[in-house]
Amino acid sequence: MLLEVILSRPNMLAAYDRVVGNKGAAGIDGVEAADFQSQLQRDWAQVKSQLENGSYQPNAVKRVTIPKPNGGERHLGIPTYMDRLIQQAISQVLVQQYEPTFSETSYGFRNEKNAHQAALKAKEYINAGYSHVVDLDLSQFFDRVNHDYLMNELSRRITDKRVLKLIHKILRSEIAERTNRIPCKQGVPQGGPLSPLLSNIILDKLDKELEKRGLRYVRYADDCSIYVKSKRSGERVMESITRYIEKELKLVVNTVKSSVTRPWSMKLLGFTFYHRKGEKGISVHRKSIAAYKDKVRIITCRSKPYSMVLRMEHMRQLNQGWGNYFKLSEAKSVFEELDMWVRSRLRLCYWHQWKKPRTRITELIKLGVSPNQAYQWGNTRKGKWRSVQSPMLRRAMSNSYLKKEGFTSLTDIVKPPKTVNV
DNA sequence: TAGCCGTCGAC
RNA sequence: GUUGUCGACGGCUA
Repeated sequence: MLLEVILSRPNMLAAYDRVVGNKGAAGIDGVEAADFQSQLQRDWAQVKSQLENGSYQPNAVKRVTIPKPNGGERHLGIPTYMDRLIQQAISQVLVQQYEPTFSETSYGFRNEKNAHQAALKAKEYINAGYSHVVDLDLSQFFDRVNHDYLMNELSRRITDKRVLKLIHKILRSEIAERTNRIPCKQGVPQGGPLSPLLSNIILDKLDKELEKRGLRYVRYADDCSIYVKSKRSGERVMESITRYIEKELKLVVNTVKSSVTRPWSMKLLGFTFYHRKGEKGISVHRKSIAAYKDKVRIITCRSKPYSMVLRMEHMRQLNQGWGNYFKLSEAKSVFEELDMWVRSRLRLCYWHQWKKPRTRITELIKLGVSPNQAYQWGNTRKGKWRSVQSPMLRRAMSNSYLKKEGFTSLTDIVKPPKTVNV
């Protein structure tokens, strides 16, 4: 019954569009987005019948290790395109069933909810006098999910045994490292389309427990903070909730990174809170500001052969992403100071290049700008950066020019660009 | 209003 | 060697 809904044509088509549209890397079988359609045409009839009679076995997931910003490592499990399609199809159906029953103050991976709202909710609690925070950190949450617990939880709401068995097989699918294959005893694959939903299904139990105890909290994926009125009650809550998580949910609380603190010394989704001279408000955490500054430094690095046009395009990209982020900040002085800093760096950059306008003009012409306009843009001394935002120029830049320079997006220049070691 | 594409952020 | 979900913004087309 439920399986038929999952395998219905409109659902599968929607899942296909999503999976291909993501243009993600290939799984263990090496099938890319471009090859996937032909693979599907060849194998889908067989895979579908295997799914229907319960004999389908998911492929192993590809293990990729990426560094975390704070120094640690993060393991990704990349399923094949076929498995991503199946997981996406399951996810689309299960979301409809589960989403309405999730808690109001859970914000991660939820439709029509974002980090913005979570931070505002936290602020609301703090202004209501709940000015001590229990900051819970679950260590390697995705990797430590207990399969038995999760399956048991799923079987309460999903009656179709075939779907349950399929999900169980997806959870247990092997992890392929360079040479060997390891069976998966616990955890959900970080990188599977179904994983975010599964994480919310597990931690929804935590939400319901916190609500039962009448506590104020905000949760974003595995990042959970509880708001209380005193340090004493905070420590009591920390104690009992840690016990609950470890005994009932079979997860591990990172006791080193979890703590009972004040709002102004915590980092919540890139934000923080301040309380100075009776003024309470929300601000951007210094680590986020530092990250922003690092990116600006790279964009405005004068020693790099990096054209002013491209610098401005990257600044625009960066700001459109961070604009919203900073918009919530009520600490105006911090924002203005940062703005001044960026402007001064850009001005320095521009002056450096301004010495040779001719090269700038030819550069613009090479990008496909008409000579008239290139002369106009290239010769202006200041204040003309905004005029570079024409559709034609942007198209020229995002395709040929950026590829020729060796980077395709901002994230590529932040990371060291293509080191070839032999 | 719908669709397509691109970029950024949180986890 | 970089996946996934969600959100936001920008562009284009009818």
